[in-house]
Amino acid sequence: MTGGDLWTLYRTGLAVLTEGSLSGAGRLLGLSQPTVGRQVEALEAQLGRGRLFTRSQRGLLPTETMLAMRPHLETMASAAAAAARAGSGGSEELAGVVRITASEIVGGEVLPGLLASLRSAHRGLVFELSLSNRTEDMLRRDADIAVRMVQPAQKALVSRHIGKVALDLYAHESYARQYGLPQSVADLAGHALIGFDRATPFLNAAAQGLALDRNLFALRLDNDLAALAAVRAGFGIGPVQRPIAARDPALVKVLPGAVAFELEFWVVMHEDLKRTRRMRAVYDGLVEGLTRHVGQGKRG
Amino acid sequence: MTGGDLWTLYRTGLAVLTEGSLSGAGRLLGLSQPTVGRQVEALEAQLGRGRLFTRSQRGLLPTETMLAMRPHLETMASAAAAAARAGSGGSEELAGVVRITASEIVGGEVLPGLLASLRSAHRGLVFELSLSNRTEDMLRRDADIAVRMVQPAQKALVSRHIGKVALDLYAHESYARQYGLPQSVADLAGHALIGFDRATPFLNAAAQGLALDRNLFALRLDNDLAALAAVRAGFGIGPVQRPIAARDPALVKVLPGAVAFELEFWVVMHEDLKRTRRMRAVYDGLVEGLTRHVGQGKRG
DNA sequence: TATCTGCTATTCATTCTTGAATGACCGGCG
DNA sequence: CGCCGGTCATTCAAGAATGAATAGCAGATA
Repeated sequence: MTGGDLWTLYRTGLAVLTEGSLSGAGRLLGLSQPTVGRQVEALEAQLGRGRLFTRSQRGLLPTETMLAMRPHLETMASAAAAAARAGSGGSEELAGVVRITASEIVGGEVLPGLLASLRSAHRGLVFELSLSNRTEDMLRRDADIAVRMVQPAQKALVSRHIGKVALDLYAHESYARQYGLPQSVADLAGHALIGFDRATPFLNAAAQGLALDRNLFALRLDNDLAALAAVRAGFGIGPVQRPIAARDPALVKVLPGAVAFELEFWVVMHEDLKRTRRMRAVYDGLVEGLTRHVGQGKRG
Repeated sequence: MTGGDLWTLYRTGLAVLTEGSLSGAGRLLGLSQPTVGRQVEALEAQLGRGRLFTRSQRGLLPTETMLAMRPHLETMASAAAAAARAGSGGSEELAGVVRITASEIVGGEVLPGLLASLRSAHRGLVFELSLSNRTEDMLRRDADIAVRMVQPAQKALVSRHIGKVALDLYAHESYARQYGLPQSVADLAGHALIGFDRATPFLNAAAQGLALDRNLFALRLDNDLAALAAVRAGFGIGPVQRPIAARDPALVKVLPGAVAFELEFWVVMHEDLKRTRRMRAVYDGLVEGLTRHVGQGKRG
């Protein structure tokens, strides 16, 4: 009978829940299948509410009780990962892992340069990037620092408003040569528009300034970086952040001034991390670098 | 060398941090002191950043790195406790532990009656009460349900606005007989006022309606229930929530209408718990009972 | 100064957990 | 139909973590 160490049992319970089988959880945790099985039994015994999983030959299906525990166990896992990052580097030295979440565009186009210079200044820094357009839960510590498009509501977070970045429609000059450029918003209907498959901050912002029908787009992507690549490749016309477009002289602005939407930029960090030197350094570096980046859009 | 189960090591690390010694942590966890010592060593080895504690003959002092990990480990602990509560009762049955946080006054004067009727309806319910005036962190799952005086800002929480409760000054009739009652706000200076030692929601609210000097009070308490008891015992004049005063005919209102401040009532629960039946039942029960309670103040 | 209490570090026998191997079961596929 | 890949359950030997006991140290107390 496995003893009273509930935290271990929670960890394997969560692994079984996410993997769906004892064997899978074992592979994930580096344990054997019998061990995982015993620990699940032990967890069930500890809680005393009967089975947490319904066993089948094709895996384990969670019971209602287990599902009720799930969010808490996920919180534990996030906190454990955060603790590992916090402990991986001394808080004195400027070394260790920093996990950053940002949108795909920012992570692919803006951050690499910034992080490179941060790392050249502080060799011990190691970065993890989590790129997605949904805003991850900073309070659950899925990331240490976030670059956001919306102001954070929670007050356990320290945040810095960087500024606004304008989005304009751009096309590659090769496209412009071949097809010409629209002269009015109505002209857009005859062109190859590149848009987004599902709701994104871009689309939300765009919908305010312009009545954009999803069916208008000749290419719909759920990947912002690929969409940007499509614009650069001359496929068609799509929205690009002005500072990013400014770096590529082959990109020409389409209908300048006719469509204008803006994105806010925020850098967000959990209050607890303020005193950890490397977190602070990265935070400050991001604030400075993004401020510079946003500024480049002004004259672009 | 203790193996790779980090979660266990985190748990004992946190215990050592809070207890300040290996022996103390051992007592807390039900482990022996050598075991705790070995696990701390193992944790230090895993993180690879040198010692997490500076050993001394009088205990272990956390190092900066350990302090950086602390908030994450506490989050883990809170989540573990929440998971235990979630798993302690099936989510189907109306049984299991529900942890509620509220102010001292609400917990001492209002909740007992409400919880009693809830429990008579559902025998399997077990309640934990955490009474304090600081608002605990619901996002860290220190409690399942909170009765609050302020609107929650986080959107991961479901909340229900109950209404306002008026605070008035009251005195026991025995006090009134002996000393008489003030006829004006200026008269208050000559009376025995019961107030609060440190800033509380009451004092904050009071400070807005009336210029109250802390030095005016003849009895300062950091315990709201004791303050209420002092009013009931005839020590002097103090603020009492109207619905609570209404239940005791021996309490007489002082300077009716002259001083009037109000408290908001909110019931708050984490989004994740919405579908757990017993949480939902307690939440609904609290909403209903508190609404009734607040209503009693209206005609009081 | 001597004593007492609390702490950490170390040792060693014990206990407990673990993993490899095996058997059994189910579903998909040739 | 029979085989294969996947799963869980069970057994048993090996290994690892554990606890009791001991020694040593520092500070408080008389």
